[in-house]
Amino acid sequence: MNKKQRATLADVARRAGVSPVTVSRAIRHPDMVSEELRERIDEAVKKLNYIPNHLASALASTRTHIVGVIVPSLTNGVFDDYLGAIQDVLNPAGFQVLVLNVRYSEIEEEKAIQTLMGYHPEAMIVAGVDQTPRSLDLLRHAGMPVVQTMDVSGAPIDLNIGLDHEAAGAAAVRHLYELGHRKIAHLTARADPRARRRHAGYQRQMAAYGLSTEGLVGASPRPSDVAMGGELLDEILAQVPDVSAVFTCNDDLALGTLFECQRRGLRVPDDIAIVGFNDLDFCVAAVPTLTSVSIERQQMGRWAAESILEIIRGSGKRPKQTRVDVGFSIKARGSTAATRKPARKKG
Amino acid sequence: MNKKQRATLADVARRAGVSPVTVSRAIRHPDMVSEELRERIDEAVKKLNYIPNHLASALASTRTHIVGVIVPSLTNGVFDDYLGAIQDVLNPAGFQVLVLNVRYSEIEEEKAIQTLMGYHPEAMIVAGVDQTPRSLDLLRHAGMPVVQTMDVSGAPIDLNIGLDHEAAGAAAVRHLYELGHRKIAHLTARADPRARRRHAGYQRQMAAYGLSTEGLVGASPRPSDVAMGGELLDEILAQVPDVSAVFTCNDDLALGTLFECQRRGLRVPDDIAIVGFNDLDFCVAAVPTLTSVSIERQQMGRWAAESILEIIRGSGKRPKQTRVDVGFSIKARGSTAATRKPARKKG
DNA sequence: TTGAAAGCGATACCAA
DNA sequence: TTGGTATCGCTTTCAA
Repeated sequence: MNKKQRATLADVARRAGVSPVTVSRAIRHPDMVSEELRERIDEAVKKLNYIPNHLASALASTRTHIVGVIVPSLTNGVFDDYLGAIQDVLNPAGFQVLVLNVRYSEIEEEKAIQTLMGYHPEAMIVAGVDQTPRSLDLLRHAGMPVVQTMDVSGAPIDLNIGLDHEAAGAAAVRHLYELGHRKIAHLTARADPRARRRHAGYQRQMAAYGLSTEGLVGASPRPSDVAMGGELLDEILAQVPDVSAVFTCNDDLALGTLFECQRRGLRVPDDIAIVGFNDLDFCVAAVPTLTSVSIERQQMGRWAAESILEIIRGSGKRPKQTRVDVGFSIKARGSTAATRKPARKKG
Repeated sequence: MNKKQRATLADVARRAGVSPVTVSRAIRHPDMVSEELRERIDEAVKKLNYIPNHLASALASTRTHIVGVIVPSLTNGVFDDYLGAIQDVLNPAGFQVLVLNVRYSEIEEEKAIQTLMGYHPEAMIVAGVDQTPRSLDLLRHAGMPVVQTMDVSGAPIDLNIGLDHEAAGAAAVRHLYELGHRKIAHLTARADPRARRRHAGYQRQMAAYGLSTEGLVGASPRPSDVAMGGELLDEILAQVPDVSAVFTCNDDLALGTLFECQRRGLRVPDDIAIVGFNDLDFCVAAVPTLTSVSIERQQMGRWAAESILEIIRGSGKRPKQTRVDVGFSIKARGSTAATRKPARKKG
């Protein structure tokens, strides 16, 4: 704990009987140093347990090899896949990914952006396109590549890859409509901007079909969990007992809905059909298997990371493509299978 | 992207017509600077969009205000709660938490420790006590507080908070045994050291009861997911059709087991009882609700963070307590309810 | 209350 | 291939 505990470059140099610069080289470009010195230096490094001070090196070289990533949550599997993809690209390229979880809070996000910028990352990846004006301002003048992911609404700051959540919400409704459902409910937890867009898509599509959504929307201000799916379904059933299908803003709520149906003895999909969002791993394991809207989390992460590398390596040159809509796909499974009459359900 | 894009302390100083030191003070100890200067400086900071360079400040002050945290996974909710607790303590205290996910890989962990140390954190929090010899060596000579969490086996490096996974595994078996179960299976995915200890506890307790585990252990080398729970149960059922209870190494497998039972028309708990591990949110929502071993994730995170603060603020003085066993508790729920005859099940 | 000078630990650039 | 020197942006003495 006392001062001067860790060995520095100078310590290594002294012990190896060479100059600090040479040690620096031996570590970063071993082939620029004669074998003899390299060996002596390696030995000194080992003996002294030398670990380069990243802060000093970053300061001197103005290359931090840091990429800042802001995620709104780590609770569900969504951002895990996404982060994994980012790291799989960036780490081998010598970059360190600095992840900050802002828990769906705009204020935390603002602070996180400032904090990250204090580390002088070489690029930033943020989720969504709904940053506060202050955040947008910071990012715009950050002087580095910025990738917004997960959503493609509006005008991007810089690079952008995502999908149209409004369209995804509408598509979920369409899927159910085409199976004969008319009383289609929507369940949504503490709604982030993307969940709100899915909700908007639901509303639009229902309206397009001339269907009322009265009493069919269950919303909670709390962050979602599985149990909430059941609670929200309860609310809907109290108002619209003959609801025939449920589209949830995420898979946790879908799972909770499924359980609540089991609890009440409602058959899925015969009495109630369910469509989730994200296509997490349990969807294919559930009984019945859960229909869900699948999104390209890994692809978004990979593309963001690869684009950043391209820009950094091309010394700032923009890639050909700066905006990608990766779309989505509905994985139709048991929870929306057309088991019987494809018309009205439940009596 | 060009050089000299971001404003520096000197830029602010120039614009405010004061010396750099004064700006530094105005930012860190506003009350040490006269109001007039403070205002001028604040204005310059705003105008120039100045964000302090954390690397430079850390280098100069030898205080990084960074705490490094290594987690083995982000896939499930376990480490989310844990990290949340750590941040809730450390962030308000002015520390930045640097999280590295090593995906249950010892090699990645070794690299992560080195990477983290390159940033000169003021403390480190690592999950588990099973680091490689090289990792242990690095941590031991890191010259900073190190907290090992999640497990209490063996001799800790420094501070330690966790639970006895072997005991937890044994307790799960005991719980089932006391409900009358004798053919108790254990399902385990790619086993991290703690899961292996739970497995060992299972074996020990089964042996203590004089019960054979032949054909009752389902293991997979792959990382766990919900579907795997079903696959592993299949394997067990093929060998021991009259298995009456299943203890899984985590809740994902428990959920998969539950689904597989539903699929096969096996009643839970009447035909097969289930005990999971971690007590994730879906346990209370499932039908039937899932019995699970609950662990104090948040408490572990909080204690780790608070102990670190205590040490740092006490300039290195060790706290009274350096080792805590937070224990565990079995949340008995529907999946192990004694619904009928508390003796043998299934025929 | 304010400022000048030295230094944190490394790298870049230019010489040798 | 090796080394000297200035410098990165900030903080820490110590003086004024």
